[in-house]
Amino acid sequence: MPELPEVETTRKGIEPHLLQQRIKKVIIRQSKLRWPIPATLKQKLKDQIITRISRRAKYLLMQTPAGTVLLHLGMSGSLRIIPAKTPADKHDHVDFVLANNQCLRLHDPRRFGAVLWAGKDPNKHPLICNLGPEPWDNMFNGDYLFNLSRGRKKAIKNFIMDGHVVVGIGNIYASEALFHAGIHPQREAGRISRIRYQRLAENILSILEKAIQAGGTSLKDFVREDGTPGYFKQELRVYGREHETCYICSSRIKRIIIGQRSSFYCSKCQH
DNA sequence: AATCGCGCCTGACGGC
DNA sequence: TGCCGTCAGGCGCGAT
Repeated sequence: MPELPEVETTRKGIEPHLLQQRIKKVIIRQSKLRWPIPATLKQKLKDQIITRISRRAKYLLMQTPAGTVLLHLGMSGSLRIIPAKTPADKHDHVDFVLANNQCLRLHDPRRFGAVLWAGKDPNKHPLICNLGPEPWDNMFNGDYLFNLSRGRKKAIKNFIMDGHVVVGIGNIYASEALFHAGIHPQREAGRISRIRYQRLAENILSILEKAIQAGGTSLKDFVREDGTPGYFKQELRVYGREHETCYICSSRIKRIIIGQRSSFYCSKCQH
């Protein structure tokens, strides 16, 4: 599910419930996620105070004096804040039970998510240390994309979904940003002009910002920390709209497979 | 170095 | 009704 806007929506939602709270215990019902949940996690977190909830790429970082928990929501994960006594549903894999008897609960049907221990400097963790810039980083702009893409032959859609290039853009927002920028998703990354990359960088920022403002996109699994969906689905211009009409030119939206993923575009508006 | 395809999982849906 | 194939928002990994 979750791309950057959904992860950031989750971060903002859970943060006020967690800051300065003490973790009473951790309940692990299913440890087989993308990687096994470390057996030492329970003892490391017991009685720790949560000091910060931040985000790097699509990872949520829950910081305590003893170290940091890395949370990833994979394709179908969500985090809820609920009373600790709430009975667990199917796929409710982990509870972080707080001393105030509230609970941070991870629900993830497909189990592509992760709960890992990152120590005191999560930026040194192997899953984090080689990532590209955040979209809001000063270095991320059209010139950055243009320079990095020279000589690259892969499709622009795969290029902007590559976490070593820029983090946070998944399958939905890649299609959407390319539509707004007027770029065909299959165009070679190395054959796009500087001016078009400037427009693309601007559109990536604005689409992510608007999606965060709307509380993310809920297609199937995503819910916010209070269980409510995000409202960006109604703003989608091409994603999931195969055979429907383009909002700009009224021609039919097309779907093609790029890198084994569905990609949506308007063949008249995007080149 | 860059690129491609696989596979981890469950669940929903359409066709027969 | 049941079975089977396909598809779904991520992403690291091994092969080329």
